[in-house]
Formats: sequence, C-alpha cells, structure tokens
Amino acid sequence: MLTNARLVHQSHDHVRCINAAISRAHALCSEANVRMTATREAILRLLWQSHQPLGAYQLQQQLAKVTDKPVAPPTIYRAIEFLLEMGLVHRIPSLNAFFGCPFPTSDHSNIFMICEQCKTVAEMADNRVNRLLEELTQKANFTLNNKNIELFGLCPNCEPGDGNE
Amino acid sequence: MLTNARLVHQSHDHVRCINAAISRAHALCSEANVRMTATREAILRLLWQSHQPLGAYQLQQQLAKVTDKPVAPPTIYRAIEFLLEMGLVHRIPSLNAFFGCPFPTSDHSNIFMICEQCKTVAEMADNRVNRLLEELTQKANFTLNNKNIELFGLCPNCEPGDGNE
DNA sequence: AATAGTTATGATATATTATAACATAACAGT
DNA sequence: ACTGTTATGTTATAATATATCATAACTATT
Repeated sequence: MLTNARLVHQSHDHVRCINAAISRAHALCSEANVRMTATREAILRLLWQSHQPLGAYQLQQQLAKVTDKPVAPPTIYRAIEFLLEMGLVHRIPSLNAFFGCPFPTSDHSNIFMICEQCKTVAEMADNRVNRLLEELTQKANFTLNNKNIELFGLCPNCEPGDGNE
Repeated sequence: MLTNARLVHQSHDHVRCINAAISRAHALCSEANVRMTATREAILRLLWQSHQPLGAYQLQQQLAKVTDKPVAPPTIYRAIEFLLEMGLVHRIPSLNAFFGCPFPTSDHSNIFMICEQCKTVAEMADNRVNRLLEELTQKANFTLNNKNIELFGLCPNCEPGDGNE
C-alpha cells in the first residue's frame, strides 16, 4: 500500500512538499518534451499550497493575487487539463476540485480519503484493491479501464476522540 | 457480492424493472411516512426508463414531454434530493447524473460500473471491498463514513471481442 | 369542514462550474 | 527570418446547481 496519509494528516515541512512536487513536475515534463510554463507551474504550486483541493475559480482568484494580471477561466482549465494529462494533479469529481498528485509517476489506481471536516485529501494506492476490483468486474464481464474511488470521512485531526496533533 | 450487472447488460423485461422499482419506492416511503408525490414518482420513473443515468436538465426536458406543464430546475433538484435521501437513486459525481438504485434497501456501499460507450451503469456491493477499504483507512487513522466507487470501462455489450447478445 | 402546522411546489433570479470559438502571442526547428 | 506548433488572451455562453420568497397541497386536530 502506497499512501501519503501520514504526511497529509501530520504537520510537516510543507515547503519541501511543494518544492519536491514542482521539481518532480519539471523533470517529468522535460522528459516528456512538454512545457511546464509559468502559468502551469503557478497553478500546480497553488494546488500544492495545502492538501485541500481547490476549484477552478478558487484557483483563478488565488492566481490573481499572486500574479499581476487576472486570468480568465479557459486559461485555468487549460492548465488543469495539461496537469491532469501529465498525471500531476487529480480531479475529485464530487468536489469539482483539484489537487496535486503526490505520486505522479506511479500508476493512477487511486483511492482518495477526503476529510468531510477539514477537506484535506490523502491518497492511497493498493494492489489488493486493484486485484479485487479487477476480479469483481471480470465476473460481470466488465472491462475495467479506470477508477475513481472517493472515501469520505474524518481524518485523524478531525476525529473527536483521538487527535493526532 | 450483490449486483444487477446481468440485468443491466442483458436484454430483459424492463417494464418489470420499472414497476418493481416504483412499487418498492412506494412501500419504502409509506413505511418512512414520507410522500411519494406525483413529481417524485415521475422523476423516479424517468430515471428508471433506462439503465443510463440522466442529468437534471435532461430530466427536466423529459418531464416536460410526459406532463403538460414545464417544471423549473429547483423542482427537479428537490425531487432528486428527496430520492437521494430515501436511497432510491444515486448520483454519479463524474457524470453529474442520476439513476435509479436497484437495491434501495441494502446499505449503500456501492460500486458503479460505468460503460464509457453506452453509458449504462451497473451497480455492485461487495463485502470484501468494504472490509478491505475499512482496513486500509483504519491503518491511516481515517474514519470511513461514505464511499463513491466509480469504475469506468466497457460493458459486455460494448466490448468488441466478446458480445453477450 | 374550518383551522393551523407542516410539507411540497411554483417562480424568479442568480451562483457555480465548464467549454466553444476565434484571435494573438510565444516558442522550436529549420 | 520563416513556418509550423503550442500556449495563452478574450469574449461569449453552455451546463449544472442553489437561494429566496410566494403559493399550494396535504395532515391532523378541533
């Protein structure tokens, strides 16, 4: 099982998170011979600001603060589209929101743990889940191409009883 | 494992599907002391017309055909909200669309198999999946409340090689 | 059956999310 | 410098969803 849950749910040096993600992104792009432009990097950076996903229009607002000139929705969506294609970000359909993928190089059979209170998203990949779903869909003669597994609940920080601080 | 995959993917007496769903719905509502009104029934019926999910505005159009007077979006969304709460329909977030739940009485740990070609949705519930996800989330100290598991691929009818007809 | 309380719908407006279409700019290779 | 490609600007609009206030329908009790 591969997960960033510990990282997401505990306080950590998030600047390193961001920088690591950005440099990974640059590496992936130059490898793929595609351009990590200023806009794209800015958006990716914003999506890494926290572990909470952001909507396109939130991104637009945040971007307006950071850069000088405002940017229209299509630009935002184009950048997002690019980042999605490169596997650098994920979209959470139930939230209409996006966030930086912590494992851009691994295959994307991803499971998202979405905290209903603080909205942070942690990610998980697990082969047993993959195998099980593969088995079940095969029984139904369904050819599985893609998954979106959204788990809603409370992260350790928002769980009243415990507390992880 | 509980699934309606066979039913969805094979030709069957769909009028019975619909009627069964509607009478189950009535039963559930009278049991819960809530009202299955004409609008709500009409929408539920539309959502059962096929095994393809419908968006709110599609429902609005379809409803306009069936009934005489047109109905505004809030009415549609309110009916949907009610049906969702009663567990009679599901929303597929990636599609912004809704469809009739085949197992309104069972618990809703549901897995959706969405055909990328014909758009039909079959549903599945499986305890192994539930247990596995419970186990994984526990390891991450995440309290699991709800799931949305969307599987994208090809149903047997749309799979080129095979064919199930 | 009149009344009051609750629940459902009508109606209007508007918020939110996403894309179409066409123009311009920046870049990459010759 | 020129050309083709890729990225962004700009404007408009489509598609999805909700807020708000008014009216109607139902329910239970007098």
